[in-house]
Amino acid sequence: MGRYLVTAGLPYSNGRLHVGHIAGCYLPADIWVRYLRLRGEEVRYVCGSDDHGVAIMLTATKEGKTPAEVAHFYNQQHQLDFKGLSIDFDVYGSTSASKFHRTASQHFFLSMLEKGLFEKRTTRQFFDEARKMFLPDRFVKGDCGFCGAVEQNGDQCESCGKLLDVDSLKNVRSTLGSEDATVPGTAGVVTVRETVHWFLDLSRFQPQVEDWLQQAQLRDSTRVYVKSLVNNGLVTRSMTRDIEWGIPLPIDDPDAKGKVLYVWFDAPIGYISNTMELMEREQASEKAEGACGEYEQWWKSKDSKIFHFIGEDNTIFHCLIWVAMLSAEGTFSLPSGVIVNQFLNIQFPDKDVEKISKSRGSAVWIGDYLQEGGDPDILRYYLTSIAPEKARTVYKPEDLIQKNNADLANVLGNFINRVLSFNQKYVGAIVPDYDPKKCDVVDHNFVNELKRTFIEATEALDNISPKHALQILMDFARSCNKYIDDKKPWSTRKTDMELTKVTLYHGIRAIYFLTITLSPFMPNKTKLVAQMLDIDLAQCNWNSAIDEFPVGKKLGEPVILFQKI
RNA sequence: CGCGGAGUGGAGCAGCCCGGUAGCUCGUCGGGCUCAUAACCCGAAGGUCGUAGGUUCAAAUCCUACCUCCGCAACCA
Repeated sequence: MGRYLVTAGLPYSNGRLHVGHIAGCYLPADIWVRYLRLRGEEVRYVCGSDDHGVAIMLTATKEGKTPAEVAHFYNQQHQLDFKGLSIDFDVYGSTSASKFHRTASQHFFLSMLEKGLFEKRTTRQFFDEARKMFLPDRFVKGDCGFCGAVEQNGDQCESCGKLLDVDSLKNVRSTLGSEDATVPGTAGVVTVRETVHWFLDLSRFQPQVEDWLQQAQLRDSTRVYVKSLVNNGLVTRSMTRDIEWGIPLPIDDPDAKGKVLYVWFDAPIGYISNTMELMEREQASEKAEGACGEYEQWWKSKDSKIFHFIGEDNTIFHCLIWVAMLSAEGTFSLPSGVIVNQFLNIQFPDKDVEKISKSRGSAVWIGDYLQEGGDPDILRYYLTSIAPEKARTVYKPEDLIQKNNADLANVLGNFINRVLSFNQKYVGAIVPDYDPKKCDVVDHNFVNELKRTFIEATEALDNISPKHALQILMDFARSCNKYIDDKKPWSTRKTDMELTKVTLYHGIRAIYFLTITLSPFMPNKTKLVAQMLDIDLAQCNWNSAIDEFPVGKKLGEPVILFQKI
């Protein structure tokens, strides 16, 4: 038995969740956690909101709220969305509301400061005179100083490809608008000001990162990508920012006044502070069996494995900066794996494939899906079947309907229904007591295929590819229908009821197998099937999926599992 | 020469590492069956595996060049 701490990238609490977020990390992590639990592993699934940063501050200003209010609002919203999709975290914290997070983050900063890893440097940055704040690149526009192209973003010229900075971007203005300019007549005016920040030279950690890359469980594309970053030379990055909303620098230094930790410095520490919160709660309730008590046993023990599930945009922060931070602090374990999924694009009927974008309204929001009565398991199934594990994939609303009807209703639902209702009608509400001597080669082959499916699905999940595992299981469900067709119980029942019982028994055994193996993917639907089989899924484990199903066992009432849409 | 990914029947993908008569799902067409959510099963049509060379008895699979599409390039969560 192993101990696994699984995390999913902390959602930024500045907007609703859409299908891309879910497909990217929360769902695959949830499936993997459920799988590990079925295998009897001790697991904690940790998440929470990432509340700091400029964007939330701006939203707060715009909506006349405090940043904490904005963060809290979305934190709650997200929790409802996750719950609606049966994505069950053991803890869902908040980097701004947590009572552990500030201390934990400051500890990391201080530890690194003591080791002399930070370098205080004066830099020049764009400053919005109207709002009296420093501006990140993305909030300024101007002309390219190299080729003269106008209306370029602050980071790079789209025309000549050169990287832009405070010196090479001309005629700069703020993109933040001017409606709330605090100083009259300064709307959009951007100047360059000097400011002091604490810089971390990531190249110091190159050996640790390279070492980690060798051992960590990563997708090939992730390893190659990070490797290329390392080969190109790791850079020095500022770990502090000039805003008020965030974790204040824990040092007595006039330069530190009004500065906070860079959100990407404090966000991953949220995994730790949320674990602390979870442990405190478990100790208080004392109910959690196998509770490890202290967060150290998850974060500092060799027996514990840590896996981060993230979207592709988080790769640098988890595979470089976070690994560097953990190496620098020195007492925490490095992640055993970082599972990166790509983005999900979207395509509405008669439109082109496009990126999910809230500004253009091209998104499917989880809140809307649930409110319209969308079934969580159907979305889970669809998103897993198109999971962007190796490359970006496309979400198509009509495709979801199509897969529901073709895969879930026609293949899986129909198989379960035809077997159970037939059995109910001609055998009764029990598992038929069959004569093993009556088994023929078709039956044997069928059982072999079931076992082979189990081995392959297990392998796919061990490789953290829920998509592949689901495909293997659904292929087996197709074989199940073929098996029934080959055995023709409707015909044998007129001539030899004993043969019919053999068929029905194997059909029911296959349903049992699929119930357990599909439960990580569709926890709600499989619970229904479990009722039809009159079993308690909570008592089942992964390996028992290939066990024989007890003959003579009583069964529940068959019901329709998947309605066509 | 910044880095990387992708180009396989109408659609979406697997296969490529470890060369050996091209596979899966959906869709289309024809047939069969009838237990089941008018479902299911079988069969057929449809691809010279981006282009051009090379290595080899043999290449989607290895090598070279090129074309097209997409993403990334950290101070943007």
